[in-house]
Amino acid sequence: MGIENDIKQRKFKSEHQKAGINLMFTVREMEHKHFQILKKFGVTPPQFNILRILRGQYPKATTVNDLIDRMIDKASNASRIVEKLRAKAMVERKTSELDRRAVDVAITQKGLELLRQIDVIEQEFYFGLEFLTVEEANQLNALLDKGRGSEIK
Amino acid sequence: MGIENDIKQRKFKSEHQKAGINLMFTVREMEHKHFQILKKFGVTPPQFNILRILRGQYPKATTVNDLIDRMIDKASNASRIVEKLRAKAMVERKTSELDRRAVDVAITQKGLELLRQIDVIEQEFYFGLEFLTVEEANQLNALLDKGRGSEIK
DNA sequence: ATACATTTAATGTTATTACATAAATTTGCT
DNA sequence: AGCAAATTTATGTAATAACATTAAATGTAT
Repeated sequence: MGIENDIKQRKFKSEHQKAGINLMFTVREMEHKHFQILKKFGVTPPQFNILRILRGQYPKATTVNDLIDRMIDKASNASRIVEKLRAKAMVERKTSELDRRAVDVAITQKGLELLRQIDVIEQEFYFGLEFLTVEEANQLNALLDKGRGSEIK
Repeated sequence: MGIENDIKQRKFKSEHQKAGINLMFTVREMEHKHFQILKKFGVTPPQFNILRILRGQYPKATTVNDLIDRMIDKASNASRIVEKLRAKAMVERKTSELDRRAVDVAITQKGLELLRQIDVIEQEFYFGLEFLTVEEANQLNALLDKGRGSEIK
């Protein structure tokens, strides 16, 4: 019986409220599973998020500010997360030459190798949505985009 | 262009991966807005979650264990969250008479009053999903339940 | 050129979370 | 009854997050 069963709540005030709670609950479970996977590789979800952004730009570098912009959770501590990754030699960091306030961050070969390993696992993980068909995942994306009001164009 | 624009990523490995990231991103935004609302009333999201569960049982009490079961995030620190609420006189706590290991938690009048105030705001908030019609919110619920593999029956 | 506002990143502080462990009680087995 | 296992809650600790503040560099207006 879906979310009603999962959190043992029978009645919701509206379909929107139910969807809101359903979203939170689903994401909590998803993140928990994801966290367990990443832990084996010694990275936290925000660290992983940053590595993925950096791979998307590779071999170009990305400033800390751009990272914050693109992160799933707009972390106020991007600096510290980058520092953690640097300590593990997953990224390199140097002050930008064009703007000496800015810091350029780039993923290293070691970082890329880590992501390749995690890719394999995630292929099977399906982000915890294994019960959805591709078509349904597509519908879900459309609804989420619309829910946030950013569906257009 | 939806999530691609929001996190400025062009390509995803699969519709499932895209849905996973889309979910995380949507919930982050939703929770952030929700957090801002709750903050004005002096409660955190987990505290609010517990108060709502307790209201659902009112006037019966609920054990800490039951709370953990029903919480959106299965917090390992339910005890401490309850203690925070008790310090604010939102809940009462006493050891169960049937099982002296267990602790019965019940919402107080003050807690109920707080929830009533927040209800009003949430009515308008729509859990951050204001762009969805009721029918779409319903579809979203069905997809989420199925995604978690708990849609049946 | 100078002064002031803005941008960018780092850091200090406090609260919260995850995880492991402890303590008290109950349950089940013989 | 007696003893080990399981259950329920609380707590210690380390990592992380939110938020405010600081410091350095750049942009802008006069």
